[in-house]
Amino acid sequence: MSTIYDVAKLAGVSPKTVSRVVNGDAPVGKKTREKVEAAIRELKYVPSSAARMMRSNRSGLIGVVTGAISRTAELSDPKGLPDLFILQGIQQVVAERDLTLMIADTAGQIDKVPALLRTFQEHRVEGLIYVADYHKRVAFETATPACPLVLANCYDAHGTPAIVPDDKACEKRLVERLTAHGHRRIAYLTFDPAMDAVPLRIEGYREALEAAGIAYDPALVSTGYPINTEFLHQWLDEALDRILALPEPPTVICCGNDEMAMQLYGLLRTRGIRVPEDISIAGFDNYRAIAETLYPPLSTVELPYAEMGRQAAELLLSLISEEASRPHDPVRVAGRVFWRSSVTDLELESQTSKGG
Amino acid sequence: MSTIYDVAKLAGVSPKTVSRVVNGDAPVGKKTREKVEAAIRELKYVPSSAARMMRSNRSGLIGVVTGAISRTAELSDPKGLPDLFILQGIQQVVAERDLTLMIADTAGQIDKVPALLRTFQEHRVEGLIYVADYHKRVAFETATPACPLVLANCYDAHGTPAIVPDDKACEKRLVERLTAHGHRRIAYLTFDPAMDAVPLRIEGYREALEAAGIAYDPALVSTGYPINTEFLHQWLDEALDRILALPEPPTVICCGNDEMAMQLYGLLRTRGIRVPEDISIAGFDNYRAIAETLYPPLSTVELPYAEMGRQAAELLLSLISEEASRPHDPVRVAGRVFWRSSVTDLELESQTSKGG
DNA sequence: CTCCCAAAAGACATCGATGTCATAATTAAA
DNA sequence: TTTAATTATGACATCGATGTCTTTTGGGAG
Repeated sequence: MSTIYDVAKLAGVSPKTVSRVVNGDAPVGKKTREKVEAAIRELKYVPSSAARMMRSNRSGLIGVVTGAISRTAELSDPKGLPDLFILQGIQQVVAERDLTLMIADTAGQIDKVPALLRTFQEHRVEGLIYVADYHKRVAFETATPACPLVLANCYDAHGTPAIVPDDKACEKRLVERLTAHGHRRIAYLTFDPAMDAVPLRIEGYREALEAAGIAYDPALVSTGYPINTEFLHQWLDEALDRILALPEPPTVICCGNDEMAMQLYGLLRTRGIRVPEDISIAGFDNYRAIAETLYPPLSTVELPYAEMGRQAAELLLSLISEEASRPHDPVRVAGRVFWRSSVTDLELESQTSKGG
Repeated sequence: MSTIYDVAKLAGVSPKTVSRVVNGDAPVGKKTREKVEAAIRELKYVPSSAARMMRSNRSGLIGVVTGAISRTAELSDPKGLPDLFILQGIQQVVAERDLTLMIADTAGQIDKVPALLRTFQEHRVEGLIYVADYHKRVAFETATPACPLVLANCYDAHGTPAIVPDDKACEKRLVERLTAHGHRRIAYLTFDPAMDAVPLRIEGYREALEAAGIAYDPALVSTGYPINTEFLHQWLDEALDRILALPEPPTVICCGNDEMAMQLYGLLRTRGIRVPEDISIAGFDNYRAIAETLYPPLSTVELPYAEMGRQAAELLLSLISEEASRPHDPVRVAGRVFWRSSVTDLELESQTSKGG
């Protein structure tokens, strides 16, 4: 690999002049510049970032710690890949700013994190992002790292700057759309409330009901859908029995995610209940492989993971340049509703029946 | 960030001694070592890889160019993510050897590659891997890079070391299993032969037939399945008509991939044809979200992407250390057959009918 | 108590790029 | 043509770690 000295010698100038040509930070005579540029081409000179960094103390590196890459291997079901989308958003911003991403994969083992962080420190990354695979709380043993840190899709107890999905607002937006279309008996079947997202979404569900002047009916809400087990089908079956047997059964069922909605479609079909004529269904996640493929296509709401990645990167960069101060609370990012034909418009229906 | 000089001063020794403690490359007296280690902890000293690299000329970095991360965003169908699996294999090997991965995403634009390669060169990566999203031929304008390069899931015309999936062997293994189970009329519906993988797999199909003493019948083979378009269903429908109308119809249909097999299941169901009682089905890819979920579960064969990633990384490392010489031909990696119940055992069946 | 030898520690130069300051070349003004 | 004001270039030191060589220290033998 040739150095700035080799170029200088070949061009018959001083190394400093070559540096000036490369960085364009000071005027260089036209003839000199051309000689230098020719020498650079000739020797295929590429400056060493290591040497540059020694003086400038700027590495141009952003470190990301994630399990996204190794985790894909375990995937046997058509789920979304939140962390990958987040990674993609980060990648976009970082590329725009001419920074370089160093990605360290935890290979699923949290205990590998300290070693990865050390490697990042050795390379003097200017900032760090930790990306979690689902919305959760995390706690790192490690003392405060030497550079700004942003958490994405998670948060901690120490107020580390964090970007999290706005589960509450998303579910609220979705349910608002349901009430706007005349639904007033809205069931909600979802996961174990131990997952951070679940109580938040229920809160959003309640707020939307309240905004529409609808009383919250606990009989319409079931939590505890067992993810990834054989009992999933049975649980759903029983929950369905329960809510359909209510004196005032729901006109629409909201599901914890799109996959659950897909299961529900199958269950309803075997019971001869039509979607959306007999009952409407809404999902969560806008996992397009499901939402667009189901018949009828599923109304759902998305968590804007790529956007979260972008915001995490933007926040990190502003922390690095000290443009912004640390936000005390996690930044919540909401996504939009995707309205498809799995939900009936009851307003329209009642008008039609009045008219007809 | 504290330096080796800060540590030396605090410990009251020379920087060189600190270096010896850190690297353990020369004996240091016990008391001195303890003083130094205390100072390192006190100052949270982490050596600078940039400075280290200046002298040693070893960066400990491996660069990967891929579109895997940005491409996930476009995914709307439940397909596999070959490049991500490859990335994961690479990651494994690289982590084992205490090297650091730098991942550059092309964001889908090939023209970004030169800039990414330059960044890698600036960081003096010791080796490069280019990961393609499907088996294809590639051509880079760029002159030979300054460090060893390995292609994964692709190859070029210049004999650059490459790791590719062994499409031929995979299909051959699958069809061998079919013939072993008594199938002799084996249809094959697949994609456009312009895709590199298609003719290779057909070749494997033919070799397996030949090995079983079965004549190749072109009427049983249809290529040109239109991927990702609205005509996909129609194409499959017509192809099915054609092969089922043959004087001697097939007992099993091999599909270009598992997704296509899934479509075929649906089509057969609407025609009242049972799988595997009336006809057997085999897939390709072992995309578990499909193969394990379909009823009956799908017999298929996998392309060992993670293994390819590992082999690519191993090959690269041996090229770097000059242990191995460049292979002149792409290294082909075959995967195993996953035998599930979508294929009937005709041998068993004929025995049973004889017995009964 | 000396002397010698091995072990331990240090001095110094070096890797490549660049900031600082000094000097040479060029142009404009007198 | 000379001088002042630019503009263009170069000399040198520096960033942090470490390879090479030198010096110091300590311990055992004589």
